[in-house]
Amino acid sequence: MPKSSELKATIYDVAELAGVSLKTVSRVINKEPNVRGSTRDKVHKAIEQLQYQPSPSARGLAGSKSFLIALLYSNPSSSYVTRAQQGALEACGAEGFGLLIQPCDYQSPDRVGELLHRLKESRVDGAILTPPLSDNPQLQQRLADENIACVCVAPRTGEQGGLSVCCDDERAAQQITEHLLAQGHSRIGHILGHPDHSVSQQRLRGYERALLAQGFEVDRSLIQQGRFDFVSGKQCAEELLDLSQPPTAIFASSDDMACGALVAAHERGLKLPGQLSVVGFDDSPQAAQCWPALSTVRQPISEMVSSAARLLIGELRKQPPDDIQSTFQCQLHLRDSVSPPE
Amino acid sequence: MPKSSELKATIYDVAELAGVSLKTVSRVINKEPNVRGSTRDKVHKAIEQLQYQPSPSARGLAGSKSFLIALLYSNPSSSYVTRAQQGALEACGAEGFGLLIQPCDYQSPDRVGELLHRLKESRVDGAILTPPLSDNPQLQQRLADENIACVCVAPRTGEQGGLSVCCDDERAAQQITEHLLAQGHSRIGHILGHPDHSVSQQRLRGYERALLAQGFEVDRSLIQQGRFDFVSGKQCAEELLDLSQPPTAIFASSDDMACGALVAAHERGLKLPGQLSVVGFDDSPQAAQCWPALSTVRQPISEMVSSAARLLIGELRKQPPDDIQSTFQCQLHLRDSVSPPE
DNA sequence: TTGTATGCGTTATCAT
DNA sequence: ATGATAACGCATACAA
Repeated sequence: MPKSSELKATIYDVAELAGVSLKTVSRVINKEPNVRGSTRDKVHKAIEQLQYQPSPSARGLAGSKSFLIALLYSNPSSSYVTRAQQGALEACGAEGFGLLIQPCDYQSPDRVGELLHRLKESRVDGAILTPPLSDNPQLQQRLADENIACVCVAPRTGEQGGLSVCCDDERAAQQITEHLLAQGHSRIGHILGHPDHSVSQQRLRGYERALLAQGFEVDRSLIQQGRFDFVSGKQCAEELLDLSQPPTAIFASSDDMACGALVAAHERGLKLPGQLSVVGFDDSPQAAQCWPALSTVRQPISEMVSSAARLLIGELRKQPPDDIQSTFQCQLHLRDSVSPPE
Repeated sequence: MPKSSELKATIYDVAELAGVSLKTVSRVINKEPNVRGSTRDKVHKAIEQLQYQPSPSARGLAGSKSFLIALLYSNPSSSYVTRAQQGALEACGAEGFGLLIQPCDYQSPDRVGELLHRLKESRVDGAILTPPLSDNPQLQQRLADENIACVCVAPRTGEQGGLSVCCDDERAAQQITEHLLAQGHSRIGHILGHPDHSVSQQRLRGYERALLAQGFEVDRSLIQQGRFDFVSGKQCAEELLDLSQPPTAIFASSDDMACGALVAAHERGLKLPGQLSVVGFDDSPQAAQCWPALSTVRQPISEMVSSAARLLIGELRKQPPDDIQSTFQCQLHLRDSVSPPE
């Protein structure tokens, strides 16, 4: 029974057991070059034998790095958050970094100071910004001022300087609108996401492009301003259904809002999807659990954030990045909430 | 514009500016006794002026503590996870600790070794165990072996030695069953949670006690074994609805399963809640977003975990705990999924 | 390719 | 009540 009551092995112990100097051990730990294969093996053996694990505190102190990165988010969707965390953890685990999670309220500018205080306090080496925080240039500037590296997970705007990973929201929005069109819908309503989130505009553009490409006009009365949440989605859907010529299908910019539309339709006794088709965006858990199950779009959030974390860590290690920016593709998940209009 | 290009202030700088010794500053920072009030003030002033923040690395190295605690979970519900994180973060922020999140698979016993490796690697001082990990005595033993303090967030079993916070699931389950009874239901089905989670048994007991207290028998054919997730809930509901004498109401041990029951009923064209009343447990986001909106039970997860974290940190500071164990109350959230049977 | 000396910013030990 | 000094475990020049 290996009761770990013995004191932690240090780099000295390893050096002694391997019969080399402290510095050599340090070299193999940090994968520096200029170490003979045979000595490298000796050291590895000693590390194994002693179950040696370098002390983060000592490394941090000596190297003035913390090997910590922060994941910043301001997103009401818990499934989005956990998927992002999953990606970040995966990368951090593989790269030997620790992850600090940092929820924050993107709206209160006075709190950006508070946020920075926390980040400085924990001495993180870098930060991952997820939407809508990645839309905030001021925050990025402040981070730069504090010498905290950062990477953005953001919709593709095409004009970003720093590290970022993107997702082609516009294209996905266009595709799912085309799906509605292909089923024979021509009056398609759209419920916008929160006005402060740049993705909302991207998804609107996709919607518009799909219509235009098929020769349809964009009818502004079919477009309602939502805020990504269930309640706003329900309200907007009610507005649309109250129209003298209501749409036969609705594309909501989030699943939460799409659920709201579903409920609004149910409450009016509409047959779904026959009398109203609905599609969402996010592939949240409720998309699969509502009735009828929602057709929606899935972003590879975990992969995006994982990739972002690796980009960031590479930067921290001063490795030249392969690509300063990479783009991921969304995927349509077609379920039961769409049919041809009756 | 305070560009933080100047080097970080150290404890030396503070000592010099305050005109005291390094050790005295240390005392003030760590709230040790034996410091005159006036000198304490001087030091605080200097800290303020220099915007001094102690280095976690240096503190960790010198004191062989990391001021980090881990939040361990193995829970498929992202809303549960984020609520738990919220509570943990709140406490850690207030107490000056860092939080490392640690998802894990409770089923694979070989991975408990892997988990411990990660915890040792990050040198956490303690860990918070959430259900179902808090049901695993082996894990707790291993943590103790590694000298990692721990606190459990668990259902009330009444016979726990260590630190823990509990929630009275049984009582809440009884209450929501009583709610169904009060509406006139007598044939009430129950969908059990995952068999490995001790809460499942607690909630079953609450269900049984409510029936027994009103003079009803517990009909085993009305009890189905679920696994907390949507799919199992739907399957179990189908079994129940296939009965020659189907129940007029279903109490599912989770909202995910309750949603499954809702969908099963919708698919059969049942009128809800008229022909089938359904209640869940958790107050997950979908509870409010499905149709009809679910009546359910809300645990104060954030508060429980926050309290657990404070308990743990107190232990790490060797403060005598006020109570080694505290119990929280659940709350019923009544919505639209219950009516008298038609 | 390998080793030596020094310092990182704090806590802990022992004084005074 | 306060202070001097030695760890803590590692990285980083700089040598050899």
